[in-house]
Amino acid sequence: MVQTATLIDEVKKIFTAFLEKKNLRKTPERFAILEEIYSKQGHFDVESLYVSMKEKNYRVSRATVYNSLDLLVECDLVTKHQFGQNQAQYEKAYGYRQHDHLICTDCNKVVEFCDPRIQNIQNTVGKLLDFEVIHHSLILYGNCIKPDCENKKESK
Amino acid sequence: MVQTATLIDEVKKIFTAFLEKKNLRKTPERFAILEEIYSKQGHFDVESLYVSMKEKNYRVSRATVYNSLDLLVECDLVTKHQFGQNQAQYEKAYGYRQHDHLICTDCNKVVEFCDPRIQNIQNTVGKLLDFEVIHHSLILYGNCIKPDCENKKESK
DNA sequence: CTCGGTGCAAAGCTTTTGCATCCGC
DNA sequence: GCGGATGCAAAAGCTTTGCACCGAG
Repeated sequence: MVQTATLIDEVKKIFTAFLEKKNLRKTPERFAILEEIYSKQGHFDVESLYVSMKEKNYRVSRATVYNSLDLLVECDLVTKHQFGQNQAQYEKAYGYRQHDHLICTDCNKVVEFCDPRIQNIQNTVGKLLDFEVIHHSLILYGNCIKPDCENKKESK
Repeated sequence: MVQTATLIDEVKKIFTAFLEKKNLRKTPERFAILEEIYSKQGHFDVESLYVSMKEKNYRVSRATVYNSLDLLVECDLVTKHQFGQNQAQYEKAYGYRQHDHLICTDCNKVVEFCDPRIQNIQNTVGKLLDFEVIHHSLILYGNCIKPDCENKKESK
């Protein structure tokens, strides 16, 4: 990824347009949260996002984090997942390839994968049931079969 | 489904075997919960299961409901889903065709569908990433395109 | 200046846990 | 009778809400 700076600018522009369209205020908190998210790799939950902003001495409340995440999900800049039972997981969604998740039942590690055939399923099922399918969530659960798999060691 | 009685008997047998194998007690509560679940249609959450047992004047605690559900999930007689953010949804899993779910974003109605191609994806991805895939969860999100769709009316 | 957004803390909801009692084995 | 399982209620954990203050437009 060569143009990280450009990506963030692009994302900010999208968010700005979204806020204007919905007549919402462009508060510094909202953009700070957006920046923090796009500077991170992988999945994160509300608490870790909140903590990492606190560590940077940015004054935010959990309520604002939740509120901003909802907005970012609404304008498709962030995706929300419900992997475990509790604690939703989020990840940035823009400028990143569409993908699904494989979760190791031994250690709860999340691995990403792509398979274009899911698109076909989505189309077929939508047509069959008269639904316009907007997005999907596919999670595979399994365990690594390599005997030396690092997953065997760490256990959430 | 012609042999409902037989199905319940079969399921009880499986549960009994599971409990014996794990050296767990065959308590009346556990079997009452199993029966209640297999007498229901569609999805349910812990609270509605708890309430319907109370309504039948069966003395159970929420703790026991949670405990029993965990066991039933473990022996594959019940499936647990995390559709919304909170409140897990469950459904009976034995004697019922494997299927996935389409959720209407307008009314949160859950529709079931089958597509054998998911099996292929599971196999391919598992092989590719050296994982033995045990099960999966595919959820499509969309909205009904029929203008007279009943879903438009009711709104969760 | 307005009123939407924020921080903080309290409340809400689902799920888990502690403990005394109960009952399957 | 022993020790796992239950009922009850309290506690825990994530998320939402109420309210006074702040600051974007």
